[in-house]
Amino acid sequence: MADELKNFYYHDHFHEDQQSNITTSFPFSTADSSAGQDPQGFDPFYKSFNEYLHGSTDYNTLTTAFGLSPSSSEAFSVVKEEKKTPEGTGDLVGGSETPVTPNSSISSSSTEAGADEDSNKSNKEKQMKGTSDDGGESSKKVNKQKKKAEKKEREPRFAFMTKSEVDHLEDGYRWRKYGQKAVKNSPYPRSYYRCTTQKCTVKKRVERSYQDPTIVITTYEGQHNHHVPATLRGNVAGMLPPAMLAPGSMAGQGFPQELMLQMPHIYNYGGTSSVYQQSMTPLQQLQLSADYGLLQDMVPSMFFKQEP
DNA sequence: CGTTTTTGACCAGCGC
DNA sequence: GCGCTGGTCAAAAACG
Repeated sequence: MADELKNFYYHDHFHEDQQSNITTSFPFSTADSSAGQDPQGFDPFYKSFNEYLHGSTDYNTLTTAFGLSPSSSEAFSVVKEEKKTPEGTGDLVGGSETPVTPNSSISSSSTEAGADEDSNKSNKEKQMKGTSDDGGESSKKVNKQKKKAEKKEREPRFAFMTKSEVDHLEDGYRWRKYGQKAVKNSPYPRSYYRCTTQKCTVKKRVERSYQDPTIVITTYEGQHNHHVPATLRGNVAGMLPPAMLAPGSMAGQGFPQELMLQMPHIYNYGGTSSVYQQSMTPLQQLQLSADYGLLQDMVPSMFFKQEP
């Protein structure tokens, strides 16, 4: 059923506005957990994104690639969230009144780069649930102490908003959903995903903005320590520039190559996604390719059919 | 049959 | 201290 739904969404979406409205945003610091700490002060992610945002290479490239004018306010609204939002990312859009322009692609994003030792949430690792049987309590305590001792380093977080009809955007990695929660003040649930690759602890949360249901807020936590699985349906990895696939690169830092992948007309056509293919004529594809000329340079391979 | 999703329950942190 | 909320677990169901 999920697939049907997905297809429906894709289909519907592309018939209605021809994918022109998928937009992704860039990070701003949310300080979800750092409570009052100045993200600029120590946040490596913030820093790097600052570079992006201030017109250094990659950001410009990407921005241009998305067909967005760097100076266009509606294309990339970079928002710095300094307040802690009680509702978490759910407030990214609503509570903070992120400038969402109704009928245009808007996006903002955020990084909460791991405030080193915030007193928050811990780096999980299932210390809860002392397992039914044996000394649940003792293990709990132990875990607690461990928690403190281990200076719960928080994984860097990275949130961005995407205008998309699809909830779970394909990013080349394989994710397993491990939870879903209702978001307060929002009719839309939040889904929790974990990278299925062993020893990769990256997680992501996906939720829809309750103010603008067309906006999907994706929050990554952690960094992939592996490459994009090459065997993924359609071999998405094969369509990405190598620079984005390597751990430690943009992708490795949690930087959304998803961001790129969210532009289905850029990455997902040409044999990777029959759905998209269906809804776009080759001419359209070419036009879009032309529109995102810079990406051509980055991803020449996207012109080749990568079908097995 | 292996993998993923669903979903209710549980736990920890935070605010009052 | 209590209640609320976000995040996670894990059993069962669904799926391929």
